Amino acid sequence: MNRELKWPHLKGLYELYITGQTSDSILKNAFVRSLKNRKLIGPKPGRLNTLMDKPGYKAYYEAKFLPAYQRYVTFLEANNIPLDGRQRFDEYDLETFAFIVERKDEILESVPSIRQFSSRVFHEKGSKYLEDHPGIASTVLRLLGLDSFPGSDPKENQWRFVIDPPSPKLIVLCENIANLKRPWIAIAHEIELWYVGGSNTAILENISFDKLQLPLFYCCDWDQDGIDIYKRIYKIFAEKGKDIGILTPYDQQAAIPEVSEKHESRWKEVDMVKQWPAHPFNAEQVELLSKLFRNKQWIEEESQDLVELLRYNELIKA
DNA sequence: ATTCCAATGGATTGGCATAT
DNA sequence: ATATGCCAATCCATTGGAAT
Repeated sequence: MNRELKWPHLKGLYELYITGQTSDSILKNAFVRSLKNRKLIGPKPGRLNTLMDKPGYKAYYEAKFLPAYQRYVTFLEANNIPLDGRQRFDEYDLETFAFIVERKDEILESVPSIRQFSSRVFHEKGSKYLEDHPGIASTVLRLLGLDSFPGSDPKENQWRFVIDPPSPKLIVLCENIANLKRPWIAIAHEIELWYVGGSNTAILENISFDKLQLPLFYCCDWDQDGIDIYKRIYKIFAEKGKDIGILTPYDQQAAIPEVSEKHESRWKEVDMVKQWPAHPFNAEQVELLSKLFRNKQWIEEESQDLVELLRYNELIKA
């Protein structure tokens, strides 16, 4: 799923598509190597350091890469970002750039510190990402038309990003920001999306009652952190007399080990259901929680397609 | 322990020389 | 003409040591 391709790789693959060869050194990337293993690309005979395309590459590229690459180029050109092969952003960053531009006005109303910005908008890469990658930070500043991020004022800026279609049928509150980066999907299905940064749930306490007329659901990682946040949110809304459900993952095969480089949320000593005796989970959810707990696994929010997820939970028609 | 900074290394670019 | 080779300039990420 995640190809982890940086701009030089994307550029090299495009050159391979257009000219049939490239001398860009892109083979260090595992995904590019997999294309070599699949004989879609290979070394050019007699040419050290040059790759050439093989039969099938063009069709493959057109199906898997060309539309995205064209979108990226259009976006970068429209925003005066050089298409220089020395840029180090990847596809995730590009998606995030587009999101930033879309939300520019909202962001400029109160620009948070670079740490907070990194942690909320580049959520999956962490709070230090922008500081550690000055090239990407300067691209973000360029997109926003700013010289620098405000100083690290500890005052918590509270954001609530909303994707709002004209006449929403239900509201989905997302733990992670991924779904809000593809607003057209939610808009097409008349779903209103909210993103409330990580554990920044306090902001929900001030939501007025008239926003709570629609059915409300929470979409999150199924891990200790995700369920903990759900518990907090559930309480906040319960005090307003409003129920919020949690979306059950449809692809439960997507469960992955709870310990990895990128993931640190482990289940506590006792089963979630015992941690939260008055829980609102249904039978399937209880069963899933105890299975994840037993197997020391979690399910990533992004592994579940939003539309499929809502179908599975019988919130939109199949 | 964390922050800062200069050196280092990996890689591309663009101009020019050279080979086919 | 066109492709390839070479190289200094440039950009970015990483590293390691000094400062706080």
